[in-house]
Amino acid sequence: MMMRQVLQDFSHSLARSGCVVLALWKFPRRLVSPAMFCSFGRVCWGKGELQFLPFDVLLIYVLGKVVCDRLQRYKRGAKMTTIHWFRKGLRLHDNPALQAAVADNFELRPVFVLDPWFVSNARVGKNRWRFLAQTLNDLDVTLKAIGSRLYVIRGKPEEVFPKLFEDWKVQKITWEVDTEPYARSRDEKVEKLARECGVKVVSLVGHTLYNTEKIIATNLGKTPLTYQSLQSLVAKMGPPPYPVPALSSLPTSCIIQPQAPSGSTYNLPSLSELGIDESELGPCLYPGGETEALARLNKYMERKSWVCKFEKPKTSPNSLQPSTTVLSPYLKFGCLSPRTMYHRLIEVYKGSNHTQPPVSLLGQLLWREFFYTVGATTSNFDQMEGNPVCRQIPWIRDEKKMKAWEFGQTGFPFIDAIMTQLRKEGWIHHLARHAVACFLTRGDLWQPWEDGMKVFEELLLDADWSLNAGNWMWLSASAFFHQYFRVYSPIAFGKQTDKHGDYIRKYLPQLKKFPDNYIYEPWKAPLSVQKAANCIIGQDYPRPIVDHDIARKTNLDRMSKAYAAGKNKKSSAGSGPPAKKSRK
DNA sequence: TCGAAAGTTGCATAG
DNA sequence: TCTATGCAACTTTCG
Repeated sequence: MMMRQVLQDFSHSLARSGCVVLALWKFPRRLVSPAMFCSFGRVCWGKGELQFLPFDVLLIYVLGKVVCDRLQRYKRGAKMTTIHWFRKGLRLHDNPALQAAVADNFELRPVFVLDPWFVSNARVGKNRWRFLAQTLNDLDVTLKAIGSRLYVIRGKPEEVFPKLFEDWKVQKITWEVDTEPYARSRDEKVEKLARECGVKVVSLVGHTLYNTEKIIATNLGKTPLTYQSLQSLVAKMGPPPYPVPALSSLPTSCIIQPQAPSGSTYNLPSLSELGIDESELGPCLYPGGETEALARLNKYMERKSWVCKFEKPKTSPNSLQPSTTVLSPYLKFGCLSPRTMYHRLIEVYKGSNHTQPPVSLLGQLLWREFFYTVGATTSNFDQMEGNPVCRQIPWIRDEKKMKAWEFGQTGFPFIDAIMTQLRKEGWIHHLARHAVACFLTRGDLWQPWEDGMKVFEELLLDADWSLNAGNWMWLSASAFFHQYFRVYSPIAFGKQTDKHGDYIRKYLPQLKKFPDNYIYEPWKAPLSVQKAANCIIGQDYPRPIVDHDIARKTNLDRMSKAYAAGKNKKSSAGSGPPAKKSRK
């Protein structure tokens, strides 16, 4: 009994130090054969249990367990296998988890799981499915170039992995950390299953500049709620890690021979398998994949002066060609590493005067980091209710208004043109998102920001959970931004950068022939002008859904009341500063 | 603890 | 065409 106690204590202490724990008395035969034990010399075997095991031999046994296990497998002719599970992080450059996958020289199985949850629960529109399919294809091509391939598995991760672990005799699985709620619960399940199957799990940060947990720890456990506070935190932490080298070749031991034949069940998904009718797709302006992402990054980084002078608020929301980089979809899927982009920007900036965050290009990466950090640590971040950072505002759902906005039928050409571009092309400029989000919520239609967020989630190529929810709260003055009296005008705002309305003419061709002075407000045009433009308002194009001036005033009043109610609630709850007296 | 300062990017108008 | 200012007054952060 005493020996057993010693063994138990020893194995517990090993467990605490992170070593593999062996339940010796439960299944010694399965782990190592008696013959192999004997090769250590001094171990006695009896009645299915270990007996009289000297301490030093135990130590040798424990430390040598992995070696024994491998030896046994090699004797059987089986090889060691590692799965790298691609989810986001769909790239070979700067992929710490993928590097970790090849570190042990085991056979590598790069896997992507086509999870039915995303088909039924996530709102993924046609354009984003296409982007993903292209990205997977690109990944497969680049993996093939180094002697591997992508294995696409259909099914729920928690169901497919135990089978894969068994079929492929997997020792290790690696993946990139994902902080979104669904990903977290999914990964917890898979991690538990892996441990039960004796598979080692390695998850590493690669999707954000920093480990969001470290940012929170630097802020003494609190979530930063302003961009500036995030900026001072990351200033304390120093620059983000340098990108790890791209996986440009595979060690021979990682290459599986023979390769699974093409036409196998692991094939890439076709568009029709994803439920996409190709004939319904518009032209592909932003093809998915790491190759395109790096080419795009290079193209922009070559424009040194443009990069150094970049100020986001000065770029145009309604230019005919994007006035910004459109790297966001590539960052969203991890075709591009934010750390690679960060350090490339630092290189370009070197020795030159350049703009600063928040408006600079580097500042845009910090915005992404800000919303990822808040999103990772705030409960119900994508909802109003139960969300501690979100102001409770009594939005009034109106399906007609919502549909009009969603399908570009509000009667405000600037808003409708933006929504048309979004639906067709999957990308709109950041300030265009501001204009339509403000219009839908506090500006004009008084619809809940969550509903707008869902439409963006479906239609945007770069729909990114944290950024989408965070920005919708921002624009609706529900969190982060509080100057609700600053309302974007659906008429005046677009004129600043496109006074002739070329953008409107491109996306709403029915208004093409309106003269410049009516293009933003066609309902004001005399009937003769409408007839000459071959477009009668109320017939060929809708009348405005609201009177902007009246809606704005009504909504300002509603916002003011919602803010006051929030303040009262806070002060009566005894938290936060006491309510100030109204200055009115 | 509390007051002051600051906060990615508004609009309309006057000069 | 560009810039300054009033509008009305929010929240978070910082010292």
